[in-house]
Amino acid sequence: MVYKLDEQVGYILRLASQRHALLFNKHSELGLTPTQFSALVRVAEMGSCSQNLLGRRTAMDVATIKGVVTRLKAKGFVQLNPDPGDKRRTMVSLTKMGAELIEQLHDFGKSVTDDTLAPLSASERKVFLEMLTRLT
Amino acid sequence: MVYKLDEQVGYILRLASQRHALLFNKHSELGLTPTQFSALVRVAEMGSCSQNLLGRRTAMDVATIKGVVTRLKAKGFVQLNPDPGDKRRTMVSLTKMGAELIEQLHDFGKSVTDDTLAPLSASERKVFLEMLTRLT
DNA sequence: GGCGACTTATTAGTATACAAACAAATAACC
DNA sequence: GGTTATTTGTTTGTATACTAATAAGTCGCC
Repeated sequence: MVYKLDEQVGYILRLASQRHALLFNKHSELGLTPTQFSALVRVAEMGSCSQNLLGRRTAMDVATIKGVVTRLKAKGFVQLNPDPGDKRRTMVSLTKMGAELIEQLHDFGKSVTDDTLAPLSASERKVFLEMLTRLT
Repeated sequence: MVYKLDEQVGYILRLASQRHALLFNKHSELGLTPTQFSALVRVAEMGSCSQNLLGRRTAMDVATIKGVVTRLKAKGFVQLNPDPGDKRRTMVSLTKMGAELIEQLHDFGKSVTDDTLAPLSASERKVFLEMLTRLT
């Protein structure tokens, strides 16, 4: 059987990710990247947590999460504080401005998910997401 | 309904891509990244073609494909030549070394695809790839 | 109580990925 | 034939993403 690049799951995954990023950026007046969005939503879920733990909970290594947190801080959405009980840790938490944004972020995220899955019917989406989740 | 990051298609796509990259790198004695692999396989499919066209056919913008081609050339898998009929173009083609590698690349690609899709049955794989393709 | 193992964070280096701006060459079109 | 538009390639800047090395703090355990 001939090898066709266009039928390989890795290649198609890359294309689908690209389309998702495009849809995300399309109607993003928030000035957040998909990665920053994930980290910010996760901070809201977890409350205050260490930078490295936030990275683990968003599947970013220590170098990546550092940059993401730096940029979220620069935009005023999160703040950094030392952990009184552990001098190694930098605790990340939402600023007031970040907290006020969360509901809007959720709505935004839902619409991006909806746009991305538009080519699939409701029942297909369920099956697809279940299978995709198994590939993580 | 509450917004759950872990159920959003964009986030799960990122996780699945990460796992695929991990599997790709795991048994890669070729020293190629997934992106370089895609470009190299595509060059083999297309024969000689311009750098920008190669980028379009592998879903990479002009800046990205330039870096990829540069690194493939440094590794000795492709060569660059001016197009006699169009002074703007840089034509990319396989070197002898690159051509000798292609069959091995195909086998390698198949096994990575297989590993990535391992959590799905044969019939599920078919359905999944069809749906994923629709999201590109 | 102290030593080795682990955790946390930073930094440097490499590789995608995309936008924007630019120069040179070619194509389109009147 | 000449002007405009398009295509090709390069460069710069920003943002993931991962590896590896390093330093500092904490924990496990005897």
